[in-house]
Amino acid sequence: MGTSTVNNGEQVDRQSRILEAAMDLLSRHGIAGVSMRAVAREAGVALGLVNYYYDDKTSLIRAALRRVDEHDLLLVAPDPSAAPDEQLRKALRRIAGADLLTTRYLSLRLHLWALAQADEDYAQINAAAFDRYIDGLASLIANAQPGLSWEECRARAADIVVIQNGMWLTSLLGVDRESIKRSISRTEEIAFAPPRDNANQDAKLHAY
Amino acid sequence: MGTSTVNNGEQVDRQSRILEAAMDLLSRHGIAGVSMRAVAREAGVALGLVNYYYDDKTSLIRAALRRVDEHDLLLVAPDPSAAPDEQLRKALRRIAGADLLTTRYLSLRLHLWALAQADEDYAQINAAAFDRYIDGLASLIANAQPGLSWEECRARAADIVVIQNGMWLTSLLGVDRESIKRSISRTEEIAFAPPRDNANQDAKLHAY
DNA sequence: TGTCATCTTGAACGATTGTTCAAGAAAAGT
DNA sequence: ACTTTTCTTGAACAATCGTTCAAGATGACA
Repeated sequence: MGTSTVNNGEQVDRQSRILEAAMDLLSRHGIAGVSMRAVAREAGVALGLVNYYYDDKTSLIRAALRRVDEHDLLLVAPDPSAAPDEQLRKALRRIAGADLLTTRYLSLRLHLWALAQADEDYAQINAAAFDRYIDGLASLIANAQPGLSWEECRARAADIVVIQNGMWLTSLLGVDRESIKRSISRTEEIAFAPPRDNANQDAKLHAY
Repeated sequence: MGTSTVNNGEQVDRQSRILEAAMDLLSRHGIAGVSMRAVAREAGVALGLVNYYYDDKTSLIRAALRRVDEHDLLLVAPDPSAAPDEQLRKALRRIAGADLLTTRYLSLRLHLWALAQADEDYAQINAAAFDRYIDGLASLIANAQPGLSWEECRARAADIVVIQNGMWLTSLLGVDRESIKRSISRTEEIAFAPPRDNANQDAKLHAY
């Protein structure tokens, strides 16, 4: 593994290997660990090549951010092969899937959020993806529960996202898996709750 | 504001002004914006003084981390002047307080989490504080609901923390305040729920 | 083969980083 | 008054950073 251009099947496409390396470093060591040289070393390419495919360091990070956002959107993508309520249930349970709850992914998400908080440019990309995610989730709810208004679907999606973000974040801190499972069913309760009386709109529920 | 040693009332204690400056920069520009020179400039002191009070950059960040953790613990501190269930309710509602939901605090928390994820040293401090927070919350629950076992209190505290972390995180992304209010009452429902039948221990609740 | 566009390399640049340190100012102790 | 400790400064150091660029390698097409 050194100078050859086509070694195994995945040796090609250095550009995506560079992006992968950047995401790897970001998830493991934070933004401080993502230097152009470290990315090049991790990807097994020369320093100049990183700047060849990505003009800036910021555009490299931007690409990583877009990649993760794209991945997140797939979680709430419609799946025509399943019934509406099954689509919704699957989407909600995917959050606790083994591929999602890996430290690599969660840590990557956390660092990207932190970057978005510090940089206006990243923040806009992030906010747009966040909106689309809520929209996707609200659509799944609308399909599964035709009796709900669109605003009610958006509101439920927002509530669910709060819990999902909490699960993602808290998983990194090492909360036990039982709590995650209970949180998952809590999102299902929100999603599948019957339409409520509109007169009693404030959030207080009196009985449990 | 220049060479004087005692200007206004808060001119003294340069050490804590340095720490404050570091936390300010961290919350606004992330870890990349926290250089020793930037901290010195923000605090209005010379560069060398930062290294005089804090040996390392890491020990400066560590001090900031401990400070925030300390602040978080106060949120679940017992308050002898109120009834147990009122203590619990107040603690749960404090999360949505105006001082907590500021961008400055939330962003600071987020960046510290990200740092803890990248650095083993910070991670331990963070994990310990997280444990103490859950313990404090579980104690409030135990006092308000004497019929619950300690494990049940810990479990409920863990579930509540998931939602609270979700609120903190999602607030930064700009979720609407109505969703926050609903999430708050969701934490209250968890905390004040009557003891459940122990035989049915898995998380599925059949009716809403 | 020769020509061209694309890909890849690593040296080099200036800027910024964390840290050290000699020197001095301020305060406290005698 | 003098001595000693504590606080404060900014210059200096080596290291690393992001970026640029001339040069070469590779592949496509004639």
